[in-house]
Amino acid sequence: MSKRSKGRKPTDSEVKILSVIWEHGPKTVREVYDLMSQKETIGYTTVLKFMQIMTEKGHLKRDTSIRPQVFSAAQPQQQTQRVMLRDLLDRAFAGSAGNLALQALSTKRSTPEELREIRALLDKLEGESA
Amino acid sequence: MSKRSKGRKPTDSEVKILSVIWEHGPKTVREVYDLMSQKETIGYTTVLKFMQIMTEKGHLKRDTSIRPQVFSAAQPQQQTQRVMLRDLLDRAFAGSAGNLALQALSTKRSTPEELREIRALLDKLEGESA
DNA sequence: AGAGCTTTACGAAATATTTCGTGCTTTCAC
DNA sequence: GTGAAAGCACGAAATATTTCGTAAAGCTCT
Repeated sequence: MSKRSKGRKPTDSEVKILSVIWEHGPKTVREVYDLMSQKETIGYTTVLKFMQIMTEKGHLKRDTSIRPQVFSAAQPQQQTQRVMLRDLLDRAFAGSAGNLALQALSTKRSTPEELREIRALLDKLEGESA
Repeated sequence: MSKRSKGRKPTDSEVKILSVIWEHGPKTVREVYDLMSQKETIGYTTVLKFMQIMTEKGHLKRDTSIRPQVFSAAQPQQQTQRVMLRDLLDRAFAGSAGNLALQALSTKRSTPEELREIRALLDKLEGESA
């Protein structure tokens, strides 16, 4: 490891595992494996290894006091999403969050609820700059 | 290559090169190298190699008829951004574009111009669903 | 034409990521 | 307590990405 991997954005495979835990809450390796197997072919020890590596890297933390160890996200979901978003923003959108948001919204349908939230945020942002 | 790399999202390093070309237009290896050197330490042949690989993968195209060959983006900037955005959306935001947009906007400051565009888009989107 | 600089191709080392096998340890049911 | 099943650690192969050295090819100037 040239650069300390702490705080670094998770790899693609790591995000897949984080997603499972974000959606379903803290889980054992077996449980994560079962959930992932439904969507793709993957070995049990592969999932295990990832979760071990992710624990080393600080993406997950685990409770070793109970027997099938339970893993949970070491960082809040939003924080990790923010890291990834910032990375994409800087690398591919020249830092223009507005442009990124615009493309995200036009690509995929959002719920009225989300649209309302965004509108509220826009009001707040414009209020500040005024 | 297990899966055909065509249409696949570019790697981190590849995006750095694409960004230069998106910002400055078609460029020779030397020009891309000069621009990148200002921001980071990287070898000339490293840049060259990337651009060759990217040409194979279909991310770049080049004009071999002129002497210092000129490389340009093989796909429209927006299309590539869309691929990357979609990837992040599916992997880390459970497909919720609204949530992603929300976080993008709250993380980083946007220009009034962009905010206006987003508002206009929201109007259009809400108009459709009504 | 050819010396010298630039450009290009190619191969391969260095590094990072993904994947899984093997075997030790723990737990559970008897 | 003991044996089977599950959990866990470890190492390492397979693959992908990043990096650059070396040398061949092309261009320019004289």
